[in-house]
Amino acid sequence: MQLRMTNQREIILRELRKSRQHLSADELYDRVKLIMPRISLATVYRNLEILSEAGLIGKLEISGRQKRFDFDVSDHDHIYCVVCHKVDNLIIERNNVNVDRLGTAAGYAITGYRVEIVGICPECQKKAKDVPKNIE
Amino acid sequence: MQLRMTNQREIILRELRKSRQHLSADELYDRVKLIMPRISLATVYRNLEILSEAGLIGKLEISGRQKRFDFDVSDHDHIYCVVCHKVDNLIIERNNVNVDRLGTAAGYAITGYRVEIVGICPECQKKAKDVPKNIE
DNA sequence: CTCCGTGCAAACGATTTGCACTATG
DNA sequence: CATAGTGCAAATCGTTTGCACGGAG
Repeated sequence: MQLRMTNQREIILRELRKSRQHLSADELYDRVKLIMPRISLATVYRNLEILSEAGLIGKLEISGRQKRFDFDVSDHDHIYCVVCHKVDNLIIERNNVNVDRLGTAAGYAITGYRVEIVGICPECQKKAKDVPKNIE
Repeated sequence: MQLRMTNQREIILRELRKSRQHLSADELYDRVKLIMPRISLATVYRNLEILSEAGLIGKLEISGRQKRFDFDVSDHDHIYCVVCHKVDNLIIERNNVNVDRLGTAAGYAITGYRVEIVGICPECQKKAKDVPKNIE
């Protein structure tokens, strides 16, 4: 199964890279539609899947939420904001995490691990100050 | 808002504990239905939410998948099988993970982190041997 | 007797799929 | 010109919600 570089695939890839953000399928769809108004959301989904399998983009599966896609394929971790759900990059010193020790438990063959850092982004911290604490 | 201990809530809690597994809402629904056939899936969802808020059970949000609920509220981590999606317990030596170092990046206020270990469970390793490698 | 909780069905958000058509290599 | 990719609509999956009724405290 060979990959064809269609117009829509090219634009999807270009717009994700241009954004320099971790967009969800529908956020990217909105951007791509401005350039190619007749594109379908299904095409965006299909291409994001294909592009991430091909290793051209990264796929982020944050617990319990919508998937997001990463323009940056290099090795790094992410932090996400519990308030606005934005995702940012984070460089973890991986030698702080001793994977081998985790290893043998329960007879599993460990194939990988993800560290998911959760926090509140600068913008949301600022907003939280403005609106004292009637949140919830 | 006080909690009432209804029959359905009691059975849901009991069956989850009895299972000693990390069940999803619909898996638990199937079990509870055997005892109380007219119970609705919505009731199971509502109660699992309430019980986990009350701290009587744990809620696991594994990346991109269905939520699972934990009979064991004590502090521990999880490992999940990429093949069958089963979840098992794992005790991580948390001092292997240096949270403070992760800290300041990007101006986020860090509220927590999850370590998600991914692997293949013993059963699936065994199956993989039997069916050589025509998978995919 | 007050409301929290229930069952049911419908609504929901994210994602996937079947189909006939289009266009890349 | 074969067949990967597209647009569209409908389907699916996990979960939530509105509503009228039922039962715990």
